[in-house]
Amino acid sequence: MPELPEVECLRRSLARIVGRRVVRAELFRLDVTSWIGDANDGAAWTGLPPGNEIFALHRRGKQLAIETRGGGVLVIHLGMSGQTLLDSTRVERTHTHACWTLDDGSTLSFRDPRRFGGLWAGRDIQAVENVLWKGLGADALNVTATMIQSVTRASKRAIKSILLDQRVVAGIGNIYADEALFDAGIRPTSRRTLSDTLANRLAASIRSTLNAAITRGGSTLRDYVDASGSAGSAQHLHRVYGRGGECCVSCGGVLRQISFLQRTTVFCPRCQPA
DNA sequence: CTGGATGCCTGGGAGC
DNA sequence: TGCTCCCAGGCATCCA
Repeated sequence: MPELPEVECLRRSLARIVGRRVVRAELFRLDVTSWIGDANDGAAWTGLPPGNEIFALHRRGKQLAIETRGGGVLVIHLGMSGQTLLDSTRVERTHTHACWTLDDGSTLSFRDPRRFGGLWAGRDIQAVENVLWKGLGADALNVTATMIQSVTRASKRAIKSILLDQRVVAGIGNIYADEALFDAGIRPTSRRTLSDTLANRLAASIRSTLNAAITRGGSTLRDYVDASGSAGSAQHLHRVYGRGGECCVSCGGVLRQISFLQRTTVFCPRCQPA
């Protein structure tokens, strides 16, 4: 569920760890951890090597990278239910898979009940970009009409399938795909090549939908909270997601909910013509 | 090249 | 109240 806006809000809420030195790394579940490329030098997996100073927070699509000075980058993917918490006051220790203590006494922890997410350790940010993020498309905040239009021209894939493909554009999941397509007036199942007008409209819809969600702190449907444990309120902006059978905010017609691409898809039959 | 089906995983909600 | 069932979906993988 955490998509680009939620991960971006998480990134921003972690700003105060920049400049902090890692004191201790504790791992409770090794099976959520991986190495990037040849990063495994035989030492134990720590994600953030103790002794290193955190100096940058990067995001690409739905993935967050915490870079330390002198090498050692931790990449976090929240999957469906992941949380990255700073100084969590909640006693909730269940499903916490890793924890790092910083030199100001604060703790950074990663929880993920469903374990669809994970942690990756890389040598440096170049390794992350060249290996882990190599296949990812442009970040969805920077999507252009051309990027989408060229794919619709080259294939007959449904537009929603294209938007969900992280290799084309990184950061869009089921919620914002439906929201952006509604905003652009395009049916999710459409397989037509997008005209210049529609491609421009869709690119603008994606950017504005994501930015609006970021402004509201992301969408919290159940699990998402930022590093301080605060929920977002962007779910109140949703116009189609989770509203199947309800009235279209634009035309008043009934929103249709279908199963498409093994996902729940909601659209307005009138505002998003086939 | 496609999409469909499946599995991973847990918590929450519905239904009985 | 408590049980079972189903569903949510990001992503990898195999299959048609």
